[in-house]
Amino acid sequence: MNAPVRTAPERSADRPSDRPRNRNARGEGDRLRIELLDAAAELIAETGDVEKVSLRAVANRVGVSPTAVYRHFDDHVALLHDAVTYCWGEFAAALASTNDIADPYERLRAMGTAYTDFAVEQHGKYAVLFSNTVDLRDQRRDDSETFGSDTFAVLVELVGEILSANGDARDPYFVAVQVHTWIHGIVDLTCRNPTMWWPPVGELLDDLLVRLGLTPQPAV
Amino acid sequence: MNAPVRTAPERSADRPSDRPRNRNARGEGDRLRIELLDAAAELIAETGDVEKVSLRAVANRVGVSPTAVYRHFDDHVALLHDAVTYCWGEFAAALASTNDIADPYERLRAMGTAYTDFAVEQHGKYAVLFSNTVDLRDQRRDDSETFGSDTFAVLVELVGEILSANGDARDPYFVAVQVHTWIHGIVDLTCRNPTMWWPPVGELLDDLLVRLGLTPQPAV
DNA sequence: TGTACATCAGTGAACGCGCGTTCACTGATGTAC
DNA sequence: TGTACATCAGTGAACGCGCGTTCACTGATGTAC
Repeated sequence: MNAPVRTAPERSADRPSDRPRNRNARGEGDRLRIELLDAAAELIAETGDVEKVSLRAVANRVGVSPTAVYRHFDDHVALLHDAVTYCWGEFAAALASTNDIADPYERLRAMGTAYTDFAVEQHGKYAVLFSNTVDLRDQRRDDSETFGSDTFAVLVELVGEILSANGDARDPYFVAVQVHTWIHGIVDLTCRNPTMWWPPVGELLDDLLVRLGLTPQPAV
Repeated sequence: MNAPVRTAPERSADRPSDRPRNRNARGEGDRLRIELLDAAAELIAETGDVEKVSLRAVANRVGVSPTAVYRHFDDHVALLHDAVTYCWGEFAAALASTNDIADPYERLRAMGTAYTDFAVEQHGKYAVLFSNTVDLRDQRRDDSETFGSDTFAVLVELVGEILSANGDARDPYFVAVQVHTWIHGIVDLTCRNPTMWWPPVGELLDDLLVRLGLTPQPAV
């Protein structure tokens, strides 16, 4: 005879999580700051929307009371702002892993793969990078905006390199916009509509470079 | 001497709005249903995220108590589900306005403009169409999914028509995916990052069709 | 070596808010006799 | 033509929840004397 099935009670976002947590020692309180940013990034990855990440949920994920957050961040918005910047750092690092490839054609292709891999595997984090919601924007001169334009500047330069190698007179900025919009569309649509059938991302990426004339061109 | 400035009090989502509202007469209660869907679509357009549209906010926008919603929809999710379908209807209608253009090249170009116009002008509604969030999905056989594939099927057919006219052997489905992902990337990125400088959407659209070989080709 | 004290890293209770949902109700209007 | 009644289109109060934020506090740990 079975006892009636009892579903585990949903844990409220306020109850402390199971994670064991030892209070940080005297000079090491800043460790909590990193733990909070990690937890916030996790929750961003899960929800894909920074506005759905509550301060209490972040605190709970770390195993700390909501009030403890205020020791490290001014308020909820400041926490989210820093968490988004944190995600930008991860994304930029993923792209920078291709920095040591000398051949520009190979490097662009590798950057494309690094981009789509990050966007697909960590789609929540990726989605947050290019969604300027929240009043995160008007916090004084924004880190994440800097991150964004720096990353794009790298792409413009790389595209420029390839265009001159190909003797192609097109504007590198315009072509870089084409590369970025297309790649973004590919990862965004495929991730949002997984039920539809999509060609493999790698195949789309290959043809993207061909169509945009960013592969080695035969000498004329 | 000026009296101290008083900001107008924020209206709570629960207080009835100013809109005058006469109770519907005996057989005409269904009018409220349409009004609720209209209001929900408005709120979707404003927030760009269906999960941020609360039942109470919709009711308030119409000038009705939250409980009145339950006369027409099972619950909050059912309301949102129908509201998204409603938005799909508007989008499909915008695209269908190009149906009577005979020349396939012109028609594809016009569809592109209709697509980007809708996506830019009604970005909130557009954003919701391709974001399969909420448990809206697993409501029995989904209207909005049908809407989506029907719309895409039209694109595949049109692309196929152009490819054969051009004597081009590529797979129409693959090329249609390329068209859609790229256009989506263009409108999504430009709308999300309005602070960055972007080339005009029309220009991007023109070159997209050239790059994808969907313009009239010179006979070989 | 012992002890008072300041600092640090947090906790716990409480607040007012908007939320989805329920329940019992109200009051106008069409219909049956 | 008059009246009782069913139906319709809603309202209003209440519930429990998670939220951001505040306030007063606690208890361990390093430091000064």
